[in-house]
Amino acid sequence: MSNTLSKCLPALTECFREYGYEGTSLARITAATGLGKGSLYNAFPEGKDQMLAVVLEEITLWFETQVFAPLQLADEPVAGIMEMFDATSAYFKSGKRACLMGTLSATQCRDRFANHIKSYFFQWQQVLTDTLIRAGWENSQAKFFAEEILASIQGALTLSRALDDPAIFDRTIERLRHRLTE
Amino acid sequence: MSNTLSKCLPALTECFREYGYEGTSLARITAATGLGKGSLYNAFPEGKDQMLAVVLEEITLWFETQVFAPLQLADEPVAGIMEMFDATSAYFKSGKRACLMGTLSATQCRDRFANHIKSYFFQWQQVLTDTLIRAGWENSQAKFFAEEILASIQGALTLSRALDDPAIFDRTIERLRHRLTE
DNA sequence: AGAATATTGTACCAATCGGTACAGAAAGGT
DNA sequence: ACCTTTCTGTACCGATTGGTACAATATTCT
Repeated sequence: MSNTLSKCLPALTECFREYGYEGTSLARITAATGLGKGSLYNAFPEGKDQMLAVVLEEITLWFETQVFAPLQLADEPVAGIMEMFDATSAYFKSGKRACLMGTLSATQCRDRFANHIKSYFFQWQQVLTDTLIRAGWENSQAKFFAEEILASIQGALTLSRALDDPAIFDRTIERLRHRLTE
Repeated sequence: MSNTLSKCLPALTECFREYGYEGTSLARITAATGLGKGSLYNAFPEGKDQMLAVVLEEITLWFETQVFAPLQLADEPVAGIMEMFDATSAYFKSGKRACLMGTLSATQCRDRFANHIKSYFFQWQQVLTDTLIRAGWENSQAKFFAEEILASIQGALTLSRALDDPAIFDRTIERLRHRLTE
């Protein structure tokens, strides 16, 4: 991956996260990244679509290495899930940062990136289910609790931003932690 | 309210719900509603902003009359909440339909409609909290469980659409129902 | 150094954006 | 019937959209 491309990825990611796909114009991208159109279309010959696609792949990669893998490799499954909550809470900045995958799911352009979105959530649920089973949960119970955890996180992000209250996100994570240990 | 305006509101609502604010162009609105620009700007002199504002007010009004009021007036609080789940599940078509308030919360244009969004979720949590208290829940427990219910619904909507699986939404509602009666 | 390659800024493009102007059609009141 | 008001279709506006062309500049390789 070229240096230019990897350097502009964070700014690009925050652009899409903050403004959505349609709301992120090339003008806004050039302003946020400091790169002209020449550079952008050199790095992303297929344009805006490719930019978002690369961003989504980068996000998935980050979660794979920073969240999913540690979860899977954890010696102590419950402690591993706790670390997952830590990483998740840090990543989403206690609900102040939206989830791009979740944001895209709502609108029409979801279809164009359905594979990225599905893969992200599917992997997360899968590895979380496995870890819950390792922690002693019955198979289908584990699957549904994993589903519940993911939905709670997504909903807490939405509600926190809607009511402009990060405490909602923090309380939700705390409740999930508590249910894991009771 | 004029006849023209009220007749085009459902189509307008689905437009914003499906494509988001930025993704909903006037061309798309004219196609969806069958109204020309002349008619549209006669009904909404302030343009797209006003269209979404009216749509949001209409949604809030619907929930006030169809969900919040019945909840508040229910003789049997638990039964009232069950009916809330029925209405919610029907409204969101088992997760196939996105929540416009939630969708808007994610992106930047949230700021412009923050009052509508906050009012919607705040009212919902408020009336749900009151009903839970009537059902015998301790005050702060009720508030947090109401918060948890709203977040779960929002998250289930997101996850259902992301994974293209309405069963996720249905299971989430079922779990919430169960927690109410145990 | 000098040639080949990769990168970048700028000018430009057609298409579409949200919005306006306005003439004519409907509708309503008298 | 008439006049007034409301409504609507169409042509048009400047601004912005995503994207391209290309010359000029860095960078890399020999």
